[in-house]
Amino acid sequence: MPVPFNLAVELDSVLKSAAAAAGLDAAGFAPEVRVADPKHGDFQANGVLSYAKSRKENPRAVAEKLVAALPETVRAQCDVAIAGPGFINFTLKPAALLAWLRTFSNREALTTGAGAAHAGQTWVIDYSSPNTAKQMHVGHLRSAVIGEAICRLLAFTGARVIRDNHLGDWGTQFGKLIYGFKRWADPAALAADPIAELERLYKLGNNATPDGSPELDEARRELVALQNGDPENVALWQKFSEVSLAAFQQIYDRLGIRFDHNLGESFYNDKVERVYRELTDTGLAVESEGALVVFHPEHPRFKSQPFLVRKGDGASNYATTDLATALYRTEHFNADGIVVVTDFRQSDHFEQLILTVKKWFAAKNYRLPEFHHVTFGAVTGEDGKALKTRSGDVIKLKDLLDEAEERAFAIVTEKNPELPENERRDIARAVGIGAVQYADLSQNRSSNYVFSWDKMLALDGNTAPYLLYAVARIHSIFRKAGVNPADTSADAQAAALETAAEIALARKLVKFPDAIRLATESLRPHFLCLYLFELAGDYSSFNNADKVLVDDPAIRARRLLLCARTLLVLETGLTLLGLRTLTRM
RNA sequence: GCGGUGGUAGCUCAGCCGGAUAGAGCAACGGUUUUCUAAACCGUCGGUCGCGGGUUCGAGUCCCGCCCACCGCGCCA
Repeated sequence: MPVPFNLAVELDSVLKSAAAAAGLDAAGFAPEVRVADPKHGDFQANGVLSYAKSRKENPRAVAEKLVAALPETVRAQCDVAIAGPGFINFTLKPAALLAWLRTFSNREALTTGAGAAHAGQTWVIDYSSPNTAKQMHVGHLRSAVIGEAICRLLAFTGARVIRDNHLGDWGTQFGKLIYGFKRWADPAALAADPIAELERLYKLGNNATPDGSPELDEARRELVALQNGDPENVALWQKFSEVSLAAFQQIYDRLGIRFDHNLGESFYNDKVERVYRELTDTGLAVESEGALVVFHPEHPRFKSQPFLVRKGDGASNYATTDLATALYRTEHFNADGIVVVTDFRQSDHFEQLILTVKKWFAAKNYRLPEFHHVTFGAVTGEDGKALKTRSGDVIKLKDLLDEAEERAFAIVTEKNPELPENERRDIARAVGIGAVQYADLSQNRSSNYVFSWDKMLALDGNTAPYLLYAVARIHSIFRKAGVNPADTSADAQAAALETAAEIALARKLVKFPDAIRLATESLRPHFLCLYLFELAGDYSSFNNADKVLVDDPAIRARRLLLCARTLLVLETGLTLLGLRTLTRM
């Protein structure tokens, strides 16, 4: 019998069969297998409690019947015990742990095992999505980091992932920018740092066009000219987009991000008429105070708080383009799932959007993809307020990443002064950027998080340096042994796991699939972070308790096997989070 | 006013459909290295899970009320 990837899922289905064999009402029985507290076992089934309760039976008696009906193959692999009011605990035997570790021996095997979850599905992920002609700042960090991790998790679990950067590249601000550009553009500054110059020109344009002024009318005429296809303004707008994307890509390169599409708001310009028409035809949208709006009468708030899909002046807004975008992703990409990653302040908007899409698609008989708004809290300084520079300015993302690398470089230089500078620079890039990414990902994304250089760069605790250090130490052992960690040819010599630290590590390793499942189902990468942190802790304990490179070939082989799999899982997991791992630090 | 998110150890946070004696890290205190990276490991101390009710075999988790913080709520995105 092949070794299953996710043992919890396997036990769940085994218990369902056992329920039928034991004469239980199998259709009404959910085993509820989950990862157990290690002191009780590896996995625990709690389902008999609610089953027995609803049928007024004795839960322990039900559990005993169920356990008696378990196939011999399960008993061969696990110790099974009934505990407390009727929990069923499964503790894997060392031989079963070893069998799993031998089976899932490389990235391909893990990918194949995990790939069943979203096999054959297409998911469109909308993240980062900055405004063109503006620099990315600290507020753009979380969407990019969380979005990329979600992309990688979905791809790992079998989905075809389409990364779409939904740029803010349209709207009234371009009239003011063109107005400023035509008057004050500095060619030298434009060549040196185009985005900074565009930002300066926008500010000049904005300041020069106060409400009610003839200058504002002029800026509006520039916008109308752009929208009507005036060649000069269109060329300028295209230039703004090009230099913006080039600048964004410099940030994305450092974060390991590469988009498949940059379909910004402008792309949907010619697609909004259909939205108006279909929402009106289906009766979903109505005129209100001169605008076209959608109410949701069944909703406590949106029955009176409108979703405004066309402004009173006839222009579209972001609700319109977001509706057009949802349709395009469904029809053109054939999406099974759509994920939009933005901060929590847009929750109302996306709740209204999703409600509207559901009704609209149902009325038109369009296939409805899963639609998730992945929200995240604010990044704050240690005072709990929005993160700013000392002078109170917005922190540019480029400066933040630079500082991360500089701080990491100082630490590497202090710890390992003998390494050549270019290697210390390379380590500092991986550790510094990784620290920023990991700090963002390791916390439940719903809450705000406090940005602290000292905490994210610490070598203790749930941090990127701690995990990267564990990886580097394992590589160090293989260097000393003169063995390639990917080489599995000596695995057969591995004796059964024996010491407490070996077994604890192996028991943690086999739970990787559950961490992937949790993180992916909930679109919350922190579940994977927590798992990797615990795994690194178990590895460090093992590393401290048991010497790997001992003379006894059987012991050496099994410990090298454990090291190799720990390395595999840590590197796979960190890669899924978007981090780059190191062989030395 | 309506709604969203949060409130768990001194600090920063986990706690997956309700499950066993609520867990980590930091800080504090005490240990461990002739050793594969001590950037490590082990231990001790630390809790009225915001407050009050309720549901039940069982509540940090679900329901009701209240308090506090942040955020959103008609033509910005």
